[in-house]
Amino acid sequence: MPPNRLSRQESRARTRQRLLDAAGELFAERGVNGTSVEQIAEHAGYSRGAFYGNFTDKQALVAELLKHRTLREREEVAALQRDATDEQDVLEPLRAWHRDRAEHLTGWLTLRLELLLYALRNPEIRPEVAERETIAREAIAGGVRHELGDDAPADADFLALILHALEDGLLIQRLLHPDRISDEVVVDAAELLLRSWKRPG
Amino acid sequence: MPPNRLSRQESRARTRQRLLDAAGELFAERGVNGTSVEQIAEHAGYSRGAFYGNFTDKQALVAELLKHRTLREREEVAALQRDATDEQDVLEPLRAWHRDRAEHLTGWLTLRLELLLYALRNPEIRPEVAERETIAREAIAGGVRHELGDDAPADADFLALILHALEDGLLIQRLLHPDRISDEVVVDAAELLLRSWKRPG
DNA sequence: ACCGCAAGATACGGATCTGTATCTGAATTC
DNA sequence: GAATTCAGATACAGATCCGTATCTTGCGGT
Repeated sequence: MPPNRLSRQESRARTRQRLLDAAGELFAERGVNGTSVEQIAEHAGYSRGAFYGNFTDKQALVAELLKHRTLREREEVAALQRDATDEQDVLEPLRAWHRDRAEHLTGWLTLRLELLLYALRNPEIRPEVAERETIAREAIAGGVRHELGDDAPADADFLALILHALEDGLLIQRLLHPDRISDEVVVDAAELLLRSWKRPG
Repeated sequence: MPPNRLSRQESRARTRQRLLDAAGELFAERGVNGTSVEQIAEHAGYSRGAFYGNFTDKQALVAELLKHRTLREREEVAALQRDATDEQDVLEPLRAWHRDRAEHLTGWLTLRLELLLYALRNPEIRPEVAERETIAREAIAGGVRHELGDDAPADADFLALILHALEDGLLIQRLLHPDRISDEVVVDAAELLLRSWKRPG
């Protein structure tokens, strides 16, 4: 079997992935409901037949897309956790992560909100997203415990919830006021909060 | 002119308002793009003709809806500001506000996010939403200055940004984990932050 | 009381979307 | 290398949606 020629399985997997990627981009731009199956297929370089050969439905594709993103986020969280324990500054990996994300922030956050709304409206998908959030929150809680020890002003889980929730909120505000709010708001805010929690209040 | 009978202007204004209300509910449930003009008209108790007699477009209705919500939010912010200066506990009005909102929180936040996404994608509308956020943030900044005085760990505007952003983020998390997160998270978190900022860190 | 006019309903043409059913070419099997 | 099978393209029918154009009904002026 020649390695430059694609096998049938490989070809199928490749178009599946291309369809998923194309869908993600279009969802960020025009929303899930604002994107037709035809547009997804065309933007991926295929026809609608290819789509229905790989997914039963647009709903099915969204579920698959959500699952993929959950996996990737899980990996990213693990990587951040790993890096954070190595460095002396816990926030430096987070800062790097936001630097990388800054360029495509609009598309990224838009897609995130779009999928969030989709999950809130579809009970069978909501647990998937909720679990993803839990993972991130628990990782943050670990970091908080590591940083603050016992002299924290409240339960570490609660503090982690605050830090985690802050990210979404701040990024939303950043998209609304791109000029007034810096790329590093999230990390700056986290740093401030951790600092003000360190000394017993 | 009999007062129980509606004048022509009144009738028109009433259907306009009913269309706006119906649209708001449906947008929260199925999203802006997921709602057809026909569904809006029907849910308001009219036909599509009534819709196109009052709005040129669905886009026009969304803009109008956004404007209405901006006005109402401006009033609510003003009321909160007024109440907060009267009471001894600054956070009590906010707590009351969240208690009232708790019942319809899902619909309210869903519609908020939906309109936010819509605004992010339509440059001509985005400033409207951005301004609304600015108003709320400035009000919070005033409260922060009043509470903390000069011994704040950072610029009052920055602290206000954090508090403001936190609200969205926490409400999102609350919708994802309705059982784990209390109705009063937002106020509890705000209270914690203010307390930890009060003593110089 | 009557007439003009506006609010809202109904009717229609055109476009778009969805899902399936059928077709074609390339990959796999024998 | 011929037969089979499968990935993907094309064709088609049904549904939905949009926007306009044309009624119908009841208010407002005289």
